[in-house]
Amino acid sequence: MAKSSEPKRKKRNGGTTTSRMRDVARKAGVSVMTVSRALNDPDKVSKEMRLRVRAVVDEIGYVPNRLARSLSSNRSNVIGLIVPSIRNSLFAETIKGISDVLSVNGYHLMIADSGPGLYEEEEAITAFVQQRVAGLVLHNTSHTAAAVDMIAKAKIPVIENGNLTSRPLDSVVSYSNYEASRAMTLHLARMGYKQIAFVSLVRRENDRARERLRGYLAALDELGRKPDDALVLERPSGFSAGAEAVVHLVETVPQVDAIFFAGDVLAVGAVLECQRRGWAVPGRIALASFDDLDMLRHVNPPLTTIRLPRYEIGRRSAECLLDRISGRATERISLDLKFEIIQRESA
Amino acid sequence: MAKSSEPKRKKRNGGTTTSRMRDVARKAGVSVMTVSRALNDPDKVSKEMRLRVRAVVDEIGYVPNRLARSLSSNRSNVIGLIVPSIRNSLFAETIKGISDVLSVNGYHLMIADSGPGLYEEEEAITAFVQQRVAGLVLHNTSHTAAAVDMIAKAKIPVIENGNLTSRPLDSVVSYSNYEASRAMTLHLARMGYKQIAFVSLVRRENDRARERLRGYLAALDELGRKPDDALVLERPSGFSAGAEAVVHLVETVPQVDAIFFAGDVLAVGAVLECQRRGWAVPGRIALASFDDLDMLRHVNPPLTTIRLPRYEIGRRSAECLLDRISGRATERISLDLKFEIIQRESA
DNA sequence: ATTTGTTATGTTACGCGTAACATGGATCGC
DNA sequence: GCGATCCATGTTACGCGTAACATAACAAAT
Repeated sequence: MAKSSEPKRKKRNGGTTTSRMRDVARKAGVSVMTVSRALNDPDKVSKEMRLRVRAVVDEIGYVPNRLARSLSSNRSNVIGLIVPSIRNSLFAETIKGISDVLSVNGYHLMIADSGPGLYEEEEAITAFVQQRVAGLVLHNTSHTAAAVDMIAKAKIPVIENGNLTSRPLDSVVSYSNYEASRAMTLHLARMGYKQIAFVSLVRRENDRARERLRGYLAALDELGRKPDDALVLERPSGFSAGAEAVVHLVETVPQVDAIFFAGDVLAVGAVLECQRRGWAVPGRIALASFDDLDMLRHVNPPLTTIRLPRYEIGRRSAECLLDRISGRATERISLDLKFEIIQRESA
Repeated sequence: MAKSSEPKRKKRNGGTTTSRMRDVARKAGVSVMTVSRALNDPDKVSKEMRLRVRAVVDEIGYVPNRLARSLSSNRSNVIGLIVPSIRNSLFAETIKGISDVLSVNGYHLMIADSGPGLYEEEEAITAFVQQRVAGLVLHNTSHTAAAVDMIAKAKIPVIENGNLTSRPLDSVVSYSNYEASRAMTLHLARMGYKQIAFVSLVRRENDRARERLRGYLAALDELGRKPDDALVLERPSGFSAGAEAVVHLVETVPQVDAIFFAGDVLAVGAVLECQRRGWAVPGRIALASFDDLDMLRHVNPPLTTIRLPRYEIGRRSAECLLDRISGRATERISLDLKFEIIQRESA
């Protein structure tokens, strides 16, 4: 029989309050510890006790406080994800992959949109460390020094998944942007295209975009071709930018016979523009894309592209993170989920 | 001078540990309360104290523990969002809107993908209540009884934003799916189309889809036209479904002269299919869509559609939620952000 | 000089749980 | 029959902060 010198609660805004584990304990006539065990570690209490506690929980509608649990046990069930742009539909698959794994395991996902900047990413990381997330998934593979420090000090497991970087912060689950870009360039060359243009995304603060350009240039080099500045553009993501780029290239460099768009939806914008102008694809100009967006298969002609295992990246990232968190795995890993060239009619 | 009968820490896994406010306090030779104030309420401490504390914080790399803060102050800085499908790009804008507002205000976003089911939504809500989120944003406007109870008991402010429901749980920030659908149907009729087909999304457990169908039927009624079962289809979201639907309608109901696709990307799939088949749009068949996806403007011909204020819905939802949380606003609101019919060439 | 504030800081008591250890009784071995 | 074990439950001491109240020091008011 506990003495239960009930502490009066602190402040608490208004009238009724959420019920606490203590309320359940009192009502069931047991200690809070027993309630805690009945809910979280049912094997440690007798069957009738389990039922008694459960009954009270249902009766008063007790909802356990995870914040308190996390604080006390020094273990959180939240994973933080930072993406450069939540608007970009390409992240949706990865998020879904992460989310699916987490929810089965009782974890939750917190998402921050950092924008393209490294400093903003640092701010998002700070926020997550403050929330004491159990793990982090970052899309970027370059970070501010302060961010790196903070993560190291907090000893939070991290998965990077935007690029198969050779110097990961911790573990990496991704594919090689360099290799994918190189492979597509070689593929186009093998198909007989002689003047392959490359439309990059904005490379500033975007290591993925830089890697893709590097892959393209490496391929040209292997082919014994000289890179031509006029054949390399840099454009922001978007349909309009793609449309504008194809027009620009065809009109200023007439000998161009293929364009490899190394980023989102640019190629779709381009193919639609060709359609409008009556330019045959691939007759006049061949087009290739870098992504596995559903849309690419449906435009006319369907676009040759690189399929990236986005869902799988999310899934494996989350699994890997949970393994690290639970201690099932202690080693850093570098997981290459590869890519696949999808040959369609546009090139 | 505090006596500081230092408690030995509980368990804590391994060697080094994250630093605590107490460590900062000791090093600065002050009480933890002073540190807390220096960090969270700088005006309450002297300038030199502020600097001294800040210096120690930087020196030892102290990162405040938000979990502890939330637990102690009984106030969380996390908002929960539940969407039926994170994959659906239409949520991206809304998420961005929410996220933008939250981050300026020091709040964070936790996202759950509930899938289409109501029970899954309830589970997500439970999880969020357990995390003691400060507020909730739900896309669904119908919920299980248990979910409604739980939210009421927890007294968490909620914004629903998938439809301007007349019986909101709490507040609602949205547009009327019914009115939008009705308006487009009337618009098509005004343009002279006589046989307007309607392609719905799957209506089961989707009140938005049901409202849209209701709007279509209401418009027909106003026009004195009889609904024709052959002109109403139900399809899952996707390009292929749209393509299939247009073919099905044109081939089985030859007199159809317009199709209103009341859901995502269906219309895009349809217009691309028409292109492939050489069906003139709108000559043979007019097409209209329900959404403001960027893509719709770029296909050939550009699609007539309904622009929905998705970003704005996110922004206003978050603002409204923060107002409620901070106590700046106490009343439930119902905010209609309207919609706009965008007349393009497809109808 | 005494009262009354004001400002800067400290002290105490929680928030709501869990880890670690303690305890009382039933069970087991020989 | 008696210590060793096990099982179910209780007790205590935190996790890491903040609210509320207390106090010291010094300024302003009467």
